[in-house]
This record gives sequence, C-alpha cells and structure tokens, in this order.
Amino acid sequence: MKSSKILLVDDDEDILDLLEYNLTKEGYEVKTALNGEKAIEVANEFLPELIIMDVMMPEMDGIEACGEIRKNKLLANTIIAFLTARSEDYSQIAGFDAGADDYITKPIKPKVLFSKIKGLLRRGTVEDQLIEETATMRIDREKYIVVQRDTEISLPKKEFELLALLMSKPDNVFTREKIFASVWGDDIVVGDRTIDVHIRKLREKIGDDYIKTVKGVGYKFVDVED
Amino acid sequence: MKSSKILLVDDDEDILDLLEYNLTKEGYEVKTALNGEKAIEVANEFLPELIIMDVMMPEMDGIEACGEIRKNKLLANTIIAFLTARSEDYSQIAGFDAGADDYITKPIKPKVLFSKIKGLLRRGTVEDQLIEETATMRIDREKYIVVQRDTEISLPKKEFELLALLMSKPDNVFTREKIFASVWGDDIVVGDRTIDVHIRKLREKIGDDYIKTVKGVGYKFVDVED
DNA sequence: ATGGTGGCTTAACATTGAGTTAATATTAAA
DNA sequence: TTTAATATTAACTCAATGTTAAGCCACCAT
Repeated sequence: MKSSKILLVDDDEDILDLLEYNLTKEGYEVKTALNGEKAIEVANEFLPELIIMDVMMPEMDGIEACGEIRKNKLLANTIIAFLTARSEDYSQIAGFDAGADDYITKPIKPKVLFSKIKGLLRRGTVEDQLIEETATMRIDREKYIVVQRDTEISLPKKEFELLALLMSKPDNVFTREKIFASVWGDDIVVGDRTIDVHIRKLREKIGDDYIKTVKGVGYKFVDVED
Repeated sequence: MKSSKILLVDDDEDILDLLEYNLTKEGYEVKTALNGEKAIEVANEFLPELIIMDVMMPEMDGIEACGEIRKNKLLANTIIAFLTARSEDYSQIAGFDAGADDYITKPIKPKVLFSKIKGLLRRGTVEDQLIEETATMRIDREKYIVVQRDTEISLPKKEFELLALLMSKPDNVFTREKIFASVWGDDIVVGDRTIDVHIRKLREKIGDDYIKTVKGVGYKFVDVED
C-alpha cells in the first residue's frame, strides 16, 4: 500500500517540525507550508490526500486557503482538517462552509492527532464531499433536494443517492457493481432489476434525457443544455 | 440587504481614517473610537456586527475592553477581532481568552483585511440564522415561547429546543443522530420513538405542515406561507 | 409529607410508503 | 435475426415512522 501524502500548514515552524518528524516516522509522506498561499502552491503539485491547516495564519488564513484549494478539481477528494484554538469556535461554522472536513483542536496531543489522521484517511474516497452540480441541475444534500432549473424536486433516499452518485462524475459511466457498492453497500444483496426501477423513477421525475444507458456497461449522467 | 456595522478602535487616528474611508467605500457602516472606554460606549449604542480593535492602547487596552463588551448581552453575537503587531506572540494574547474571535496582524494590507472582514461577517450571517425566525413563525428564547402569526404558543423544553433546532436552518434536513446530539446530548440514550413523539406533539401544536419527514434521513422545518 | 401537575419516556400497536420483486415487453448489439 | 440486456408496470414486503396511552419522576403548592 502506497503511503499517504499529508500537507501540514502552520505559521509556527516549531509545530511544523514536530508534526513532520513524527508523521514521517509513522510512514506518511509529508510536506509543509508556512502560509496559505504557499499551501495552495504545494497542494496543487503535491496532491496530498490530507491537509492539516491552521485556521489562523498571517497573509492568508486557513479558511481562505481552503476555499482556493477546493477550486482545484484534482483536490476534490482531499480531506482538509483545520487546527483551531478553541473547540467551540465560530470559525467551525465558517470552515465547514469553506469545505473543511474536520477539526483538530489545539493544543495538539500527538496520540489523538495520529488516531484522528488514521480515521480521516480511512474514510478514503469521501465522495459525499463532492459538489454535485451541472449547468441545469444541482444536488443539495443539506436540504435533501434536487434543484433543476429553479424547480425543487424531492427524492426518496435511494433515488437521491443514486442520482448524486451519477452526478458526481457527469458523463462517466458507472457500472452496476459500482452503483451497488456505493448506494447499497457491499454486503446488501438485491435483485438485478432493482437499479433499473430506480433509474426509471428518476427519469420519471427529472426527465428521460439526463440518464443514459450504456448497454452491457452501466449508466451515466449527461447534462441537458437544450 | 442592510449594510453591516463595523466599529474600529485604535489609538492611531491615521489608521482609523484610512480604514474608515476604505470600509465606508466598500459599503459598510463604520464608527470609530480612539480608546477602550470610548469603544465600550460606542459599542453599546451602535451595536456593531464586527469590532476591530487594537490590542495595545493607552487608558484601557483591547483585552480589557473586550471583556467589558462581552458583558453586554446585546453584543453577544458581535465578532471581535484584535489587531496585533506581527512580532507579538499572539498565543500569549489568546491565552487571556478575553473573548476575541480573530486576529488581524499589522501592518494591515487592505486587500487581506477586506477579505478577512467578509469572512468574519459571513460567520455572522451564519450566526444570524440562529435567530430562528421565518415568515410565519418566530422563536423567542427570552420568553421561551413560539409566536405563530401573532399567536403565542408556549412549549416545554424539549419540544422548544427541537423546534428551535429545526428552525435554525429552515428546509435543511436534520438526521435523528444530529437531533439527539443537539437536543439530548451525545451521552444521553433514549429510545427510538422518543423523537417521533416530540415531533408529534409539535405538529399537534403548530400544525402538521411545518415539519416534514424525510424517510430514512430525518426531519426538516418548512415554512407554511399558505 | 402529601397530592397534584405536567414534562418526558416507553411500549404496544397502526400505518405508511420506500424499496423490492416478479412478470412481461422492448431494445440494441452481434 | 437472435438474444441477452434493459425497460416497464404493478403488486408486494417490510422497515421506518406515526399514534396513543400509560407510567415514571421531578417539581410545586398545600
């Protein structure tokens, strides 16, 4: 298994050194940055799986940097964790807006940090973090609705998750196996026609043209621009 | 949208003028104060959303003033940001934990400051949503009642907190987990049907249409405009 | 203490509708 | 043309939620 790449961002070099030393010893591939701007640079090249970033930094703060990093599609699956001084800080709210995945509170306890890092990396492909959005359709996970040209459509759970999956990579074909694994879970076993029926119901609600069948392969979402 | 109110506090009039000029140009409503005492006075009247205050000032320093300001309940949601010289070790200042929300380092770069202010006020906006109020319903935490089209409804604690939570983000789905964590607390364990019963009682009192069930996901508050 | 009151939880049972299946029709690739 | 893959429809199943009432406990006034 290839070692995970972690980017550390903090304006305090002592903290950087400490964490880098320990994480490298644990077998991670580590890079560091002293500020937000530098972090964006390094992130775009290094493509880390995890970024641990101080919220409060001179020049460009963590929240701002986080927003910038999220703009890079290649970093869509990268997990961003903020370091915050107080656990109940309001910046948490702003941070989640910016696209942060987790918070680590200062002062840092190495043992806690390591177990947290393992947990975050285990999550692996955090496809829930993707912004499922195309020109004419948008998935709103918070409200659990689909917005299609200003029309709000509410969908049952399975249909919602299915559509969200397909929309996570427009034009990409998803095989039945992948759909099962992602929407139903590896262990659940259901009949062959179950997916078809859900596709049917989706097409009924959002229109036939959005979901295309690739016979013998799977399904894909294509945006309808008229 | 009404413009945000900002209070600037610094003993250097040049800085005050510079910032006031630029922030006013950006569309903010700005007032200034030359010292801590003055700041408290102005803050209590002006009720700004954001206070940017120098840490080091004659008479009463920023930390002391911050503590005083925090005593005013009307300013509970006001964000306080300290201006600090870069060389200063702000961990020391943060140690005081006077209630500051953020730090801005000198020398001030307008561009950075403006983006930071926007960021800070965005938190405020999020916080504003905590004033649970929709077109037809309003939560009054002081009186512990709900006002629905001029009708006052008094609710028991759990029902009140539950409704307040749902109303904190109208249209957003809250999972049972989140509801438990927020209204009951992480450690308290109660039966599965407890939430349902409280939902039932709420629906009985405010009407069925306000709380919508998203099966397999959670509950959401939707405003009824008729 | 005593008894009443109301909030909260639980348990038992009812209901709903999301999800699945099965049976049949249609499609598109070879 | 052939045929496996997918579409379609409706019936069915069951887990999730709704509903009701009873019971417990804290609190309050007597």
